[in-house]
Amino acid sequence: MAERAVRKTPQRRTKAAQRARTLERILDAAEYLFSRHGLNGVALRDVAQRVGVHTSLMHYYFADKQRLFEAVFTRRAGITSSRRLDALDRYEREAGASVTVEGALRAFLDTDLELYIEGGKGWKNFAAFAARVSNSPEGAALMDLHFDPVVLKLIGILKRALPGCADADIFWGYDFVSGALMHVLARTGRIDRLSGGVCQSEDFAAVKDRLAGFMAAGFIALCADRRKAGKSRRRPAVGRRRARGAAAR
Amino acid sequence: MAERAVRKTPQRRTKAAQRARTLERILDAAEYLFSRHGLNGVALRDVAQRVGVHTSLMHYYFADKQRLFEAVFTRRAGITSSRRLDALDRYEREAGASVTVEGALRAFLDTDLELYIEGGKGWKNFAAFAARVSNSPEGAALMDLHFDPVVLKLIGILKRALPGCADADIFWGYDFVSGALMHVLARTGRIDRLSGGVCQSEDFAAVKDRLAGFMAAGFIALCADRRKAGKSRRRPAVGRRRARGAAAR
DNA sequence: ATTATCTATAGATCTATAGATAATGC
DNA sequence: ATTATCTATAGATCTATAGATAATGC
Repeated sequence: MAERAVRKTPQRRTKAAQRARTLERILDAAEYLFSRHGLNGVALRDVAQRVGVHTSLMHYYFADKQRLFEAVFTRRAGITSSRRLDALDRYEREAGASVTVEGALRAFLDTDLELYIEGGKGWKNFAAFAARVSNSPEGAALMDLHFDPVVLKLIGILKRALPGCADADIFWGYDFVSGALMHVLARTGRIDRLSGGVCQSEDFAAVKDRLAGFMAAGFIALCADRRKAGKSRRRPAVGRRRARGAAAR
Repeated sequence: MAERAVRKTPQRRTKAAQRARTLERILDAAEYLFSRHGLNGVALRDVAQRVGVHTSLMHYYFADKQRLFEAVFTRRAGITSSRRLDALDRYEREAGASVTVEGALRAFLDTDLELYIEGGKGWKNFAAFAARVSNSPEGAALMDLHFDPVVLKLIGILKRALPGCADADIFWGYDFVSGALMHVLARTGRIDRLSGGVCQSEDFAAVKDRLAGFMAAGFIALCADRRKAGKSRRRPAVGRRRARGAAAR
């Protein structure tokens, strides 16, 4: 019935190109499926079917399922990590001594959100994938491996913007920021239903308008409150540090 | 070798009691395992082994794995939900016309955190379980079903505490709060490593000291910022609402 | 007489490997 | 001559059900 010209893989290029193309398609399919069903909710056959190849090809390109999962994470994690490192560097250079909490958070958060806004479907899938990883214990090692450098850079700037603030407050503040960001990236649709359509999970631009400012105010209040409350709190005196020394540069 | 007195199930009580006891043990085991590996990372056999009974007993008590998963969620979700509803009610009654953002958030967040601090292992496992559910699309329906009433109650009070604040800002603010809380509840250990031991995932008391105040400042800044920035933002004029009307009460 | 638990097993699914086939590479 | 893809299949695992056994319930 079909004419002779019909081929399974139209226009095959060089082997290197073919390999690269198939790898990308496998990673895209895996990213999509893992983001929705998690590591164990996806069979290699599901990924293969989505790409339109045989399951055994998954093993040709990746040692096993765990490696495929990690490859999905690694592919984009490095990109967003270095983009944000660059943004933080640039901000530090521009702001000099007058760095602010909001400025640092904008470099960290908005740079990331822009990527998901402008990067197309693949990046949106990665966002949901990463969100899932971030709230699961198995994912912790992946987060550490790829994001520690950016996060520590951010925290360094936050410390300069909040002289005299206890380290614990800054780290906990970061944990709140990270949790909020990751939850937004998950796009579960819950906020859409809760708000009766006033907010939309997919609307990262709306998040970008609000997240950094919101969190910056949180940090500032936290450090102020804690300094005020200082001695009367439940934390034993041992835990309190002389904030003075750390204030300078 | 063993004396005759050794029994598999020591001191069997009434059937109703035995049933209740086994049900609890199954739910505990499932809660623990699901919180760490997710729905698809756990086999019914794993749960049965942990309890020390045969796999087929899982099907005797629960129709299938999905139902077991839901039962784990349902068992405690109702309790924390109504505890927080009560706390919000009480706060509303006490504060009257002078409700504050921080007051409302303390009733909502601290009441929850206290439960995990004082409730023992089971509640801590549930916390991690819920955190996992909250960042996954499959979990959205469970979150909606059990938590919509408390959340809408909280949002009602926040609106009164922030007269003139756009609904979208309040809902997004809630999304940030929820994300931060859930991330904390996941206790992945990442903050421990990032901070070099200064913070500990397990230390919910430290979170309780900080979270509500942090988030309250975020809300207040968000609403103030957005009113200021109002017309120049990317959101088309249609989206802006006359805030006045909603202020009164 | 009812119900909690166990034994046995069917059927489905899933990962992974060995080896065949059909392209590209020089 | 190498490599991308497919066929075939082993072995493991997993869910779910039917039916047996051993307790409690009156």
